[in-house]
Amino acid sequence: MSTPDGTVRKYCYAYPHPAVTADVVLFTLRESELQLLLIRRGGEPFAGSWALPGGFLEIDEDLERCAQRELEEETGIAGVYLEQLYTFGTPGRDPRERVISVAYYALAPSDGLVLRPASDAADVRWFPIGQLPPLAFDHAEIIRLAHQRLVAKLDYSTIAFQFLPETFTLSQLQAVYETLLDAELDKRNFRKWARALDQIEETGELRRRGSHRPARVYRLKNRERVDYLK
Amino acid sequence: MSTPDGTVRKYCYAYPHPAVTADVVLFTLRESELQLLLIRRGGEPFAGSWALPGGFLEIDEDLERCAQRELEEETGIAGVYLEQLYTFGTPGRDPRERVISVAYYALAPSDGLVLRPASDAADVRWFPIGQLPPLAFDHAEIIRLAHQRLVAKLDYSTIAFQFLPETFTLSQLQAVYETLLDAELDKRNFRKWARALDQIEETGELRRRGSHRPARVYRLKNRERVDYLK
DNA sequence: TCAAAAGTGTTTGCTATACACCCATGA
DNA sequence: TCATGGGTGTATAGCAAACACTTTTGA
Repeated sequence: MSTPDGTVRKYCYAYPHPAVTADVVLFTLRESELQLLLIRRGGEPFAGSWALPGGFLEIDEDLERCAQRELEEETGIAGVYLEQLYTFGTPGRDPRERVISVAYYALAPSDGLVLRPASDAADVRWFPIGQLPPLAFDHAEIIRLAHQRLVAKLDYSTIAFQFLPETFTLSQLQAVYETLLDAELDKRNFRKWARALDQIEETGELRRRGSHRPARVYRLKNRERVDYLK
Repeated sequence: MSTPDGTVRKYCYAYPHPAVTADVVLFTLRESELQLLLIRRGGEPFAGSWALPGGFLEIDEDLERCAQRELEEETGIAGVYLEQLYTFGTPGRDPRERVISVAYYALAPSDGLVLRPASDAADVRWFPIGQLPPLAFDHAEIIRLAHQRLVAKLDYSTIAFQFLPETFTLSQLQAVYETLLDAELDKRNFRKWARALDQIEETGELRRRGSHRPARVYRLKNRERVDYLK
């Protein structure tokens, strides 16, 4: 059984099956802005458009594993915090065939990320969330929902810590919240709040950066976890 | 192209495709308990086991529409509040083939629900959440997550109102929260809080039930919506 | 007249906010 | 010595929790 383009269609079912993909909205903070990673599509459909990293689920692969793999294959980034967002399946969202897309969102500290564009992605770039290019498929909607979820989770979880490296200062932490909330926060109140969370501990070190008093260095008590706040 | 059981496999793809289903956790409050709807499976696998209502996505059907359709076909219940929960896709969760299940949860007022078991569901029944039978597939896990989500949303949304009929008294509303939170609430504080939400309005009617002072009747300002609270 | 649920305010404690100055360093 | 960001406490307002009695009805 084959098709006009010569592809062999050897996986057959009694009922039609949709394709399943995993797509990833990877956020980071760069240049005091919330940014996210897009790839420029090499092939049709939407060739030349920007899109979320993602791709088809392999038949024996876990969904989250697929999201991680596609992210790594297309951008070279691995080991970031990843959470399922929502599943998009409106008929017609992909012109080729029925595609169910399980969307994930991911958070990463900006430093130490090295982009390595893969062969099937013509280009990989960070975009500020306020200056996104036109996007393929329904990816603009996926990004909207991911951003909304991220902001909502700031209130009641430790998700924001995922933007920070292993050790950080309270000023860095405050800058993360200020960027994400797009608001200025009072330094004393912020520090009181941050310490009351019982989520961070001092490393004992001091960090010297520039000609001013050195900053105390903190670390998250349990990295690898996102906790709920009271 | 056919199989040992004689099924014709006429839908063919160049790469293997998983099947996609929608499953529904339908909650209601009955007899002062949180209960959910299960069907007894007629066919293999897990024949005779209890399971969530749900079934395979049709190729041109929206995901949420599929959840509604399967719920109605298997239980006769339609028009309830429905929200996507999570997508489950661990390989091996269905012994027949790879199945990606998009889980939904639904909430309904108990009164006015009439169960109409369909032909392919041997039986349909409500179960208290604390007394569930052994379940097919990974449905126990789906239910755990749905319950967790429901309780979490009580805090910051008007989701609990979906358990109430169109008009209700404040005592009924309080009973809903007390059941879901499994805690007693102070009557005066609860009423102060409920009115401050700015989500309900008096109908002007009084409801007489039994030999005591009649209760004022309220209605949700915008039914069909679940709002976020401040 | 009694039982049963509906209805109603005030006090208290806690959490969130507003606000300004000194400290330690490198250049 | 000066510019820079790091670091600290107190007073006030707003929200949440505790708490007990009166009202209206049907039987």
